[in-house]
Amino acid sequence: MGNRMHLESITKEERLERMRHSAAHIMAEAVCEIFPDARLGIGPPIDTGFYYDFELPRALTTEDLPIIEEKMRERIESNVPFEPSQIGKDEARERFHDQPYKLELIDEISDEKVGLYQQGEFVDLCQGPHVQRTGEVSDFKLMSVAGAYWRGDEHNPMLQRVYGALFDTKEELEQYLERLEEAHRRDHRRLGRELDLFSFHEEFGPGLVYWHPKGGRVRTLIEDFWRQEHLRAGYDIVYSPHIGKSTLWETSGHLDFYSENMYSPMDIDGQDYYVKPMNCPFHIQMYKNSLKSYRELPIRLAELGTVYRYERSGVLHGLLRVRGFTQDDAHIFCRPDQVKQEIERCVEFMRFFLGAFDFEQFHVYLSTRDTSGKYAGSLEDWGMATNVLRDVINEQGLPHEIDEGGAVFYGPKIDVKMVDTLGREWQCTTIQFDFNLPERFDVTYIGEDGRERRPYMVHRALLGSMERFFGVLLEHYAGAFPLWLAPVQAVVIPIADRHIDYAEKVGVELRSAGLRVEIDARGERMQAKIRDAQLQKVPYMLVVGDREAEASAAAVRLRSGEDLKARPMTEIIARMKEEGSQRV
RNA sequence: GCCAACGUAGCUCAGUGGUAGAGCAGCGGUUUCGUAAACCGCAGGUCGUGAGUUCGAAUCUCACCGUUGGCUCCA
Repeated sequence: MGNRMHLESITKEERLERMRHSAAHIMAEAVCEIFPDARLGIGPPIDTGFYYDFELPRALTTEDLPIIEEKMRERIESNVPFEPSQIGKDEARERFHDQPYKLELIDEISDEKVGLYQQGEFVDLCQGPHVQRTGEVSDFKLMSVAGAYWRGDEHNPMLQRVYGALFDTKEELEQYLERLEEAHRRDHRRLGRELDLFSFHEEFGPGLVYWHPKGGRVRTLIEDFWRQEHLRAGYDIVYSPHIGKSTLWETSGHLDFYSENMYSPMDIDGQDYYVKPMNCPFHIQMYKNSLKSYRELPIRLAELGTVYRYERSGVLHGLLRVRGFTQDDAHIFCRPDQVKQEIERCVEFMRFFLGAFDFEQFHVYLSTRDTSGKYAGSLEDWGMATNVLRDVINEQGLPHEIDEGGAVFYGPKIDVKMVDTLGREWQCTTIQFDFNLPERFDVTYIGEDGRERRPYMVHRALLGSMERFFGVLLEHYAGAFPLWLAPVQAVVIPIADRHIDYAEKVGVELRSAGLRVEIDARGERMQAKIRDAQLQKVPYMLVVGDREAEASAAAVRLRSGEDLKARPMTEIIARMKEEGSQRV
């Protein structure tokens, strides 16, 4: 195809993509040399390098990687050309007769001819493009082996995927490897332990979070902020039970379509009760508790609702994927003429929160109806809701991707995913229409004409869950929370034991100004106390010795390492109060 | 759930068939110090759990539990 275009006309990105793709082919060749019976899956470029999927007679281990790497380097060294060709599908089937996965791919190609690329003795089914010669492939590193289902479907056989990292230059590759190490340092699981924020106790239940005093303090600050802003935004804050009788979950449909995520029932007086995986059915009962007039809408019921969901053991991941979590949930019931404005308010509210926590990197997805599956509600409703969602994110200028057919069966939705240190995306915000539950629970309001109407119901979580949000936030700040969120805002450090009395006086002053303070009265040297406070990422270190006690002052050292020298206590308190009142 | 690796003291890790180790943290003592680790000592582990092989298992085998990285799924 376009593989013969002049080198100069290729952008840097295209060139890098070709190198990555070519490296995948070279890896396939190397693996085939070690395992002549290897069956090949696919081997595309990805944004940090490349991978290739294989079916092999034995499992690869990390010890195999250097051997494969060595063979790849030999091939790069030999600098043979990548030669494209086109052959008919029948001929291709003949050539790949012992490669079932390639045959499957050939069957799906609509053209009469299929593309091949050959380097040395190795031929792969491929559209290209590639670099011209193997020698053009820059330095790389094989990273890991992992299982991956053929075509991403768990009903298919699992292949072995080898991941490689590849960048333009050796320097960029090294930078990437350093970034990985940095990511490891700011991994929320590590920070959670080092900063004593939370823990897990696997022997007593995996995926269940224990929030320690300091983590609890930060969470409380986030929740207080959340409540205050929700009240201000016209939400009502509610609390619902943690369990409900099976009849509730039968009516809601959860026992039919969500049971694999629900825990086994408990027997109470001979009745089955389930721990809630969602808050919606409860909020609906609150709505339905009295007849609603069109004048009362919109009704916005918000709850920091703790839910429990069964997650398969292999997917648990620190705070980012747990089995018990607290959603910052809300259900909005509104009239048709209010839908647009309510969605606008949700999206604006979401942006307000993400802004307050200084998030700039997030990805917005609009999920539309799966045209092949079943769906609740009418096509008109789906069309209207999808348009509203699309219009709002367009009007607000939010870059987004469309996830065609990605919606759940009960309604279209907007999802916002945050990125962790390793670049993995985690869904936090979700704003979704629900055409199912209002129907099932027969949710209504009385319209102007005195007749019963069905309200629109929007389910939304802005932070997502406290656990996941906290995990992402922790990595985002690398543990160094801004002053308003810091669990300990200042540590007072007496230089010698004779300064402890004054240090406590300083502590009292700061506490009565509403600041969160600790006094480090251990029998350690000042240097050691500074180091420990620094490692705990405490924003303010207040060193007090003879001079400070004399002057009602403290020597201020900031987390940045900046030394502000001795300052009067009044000035320090004013400064900290001012800084703490600002978010971001 | 699936594939692979891993599981030794609170943490980070050494120990690959023959008497369980180090650093940090903890505790006790000495030191009272001016901006990122004072010094000395003590204590701490049925080596994830359970079977098996062996004269003998942290070490080899199997099963289970859990963690990590992926796959799939989701806040």
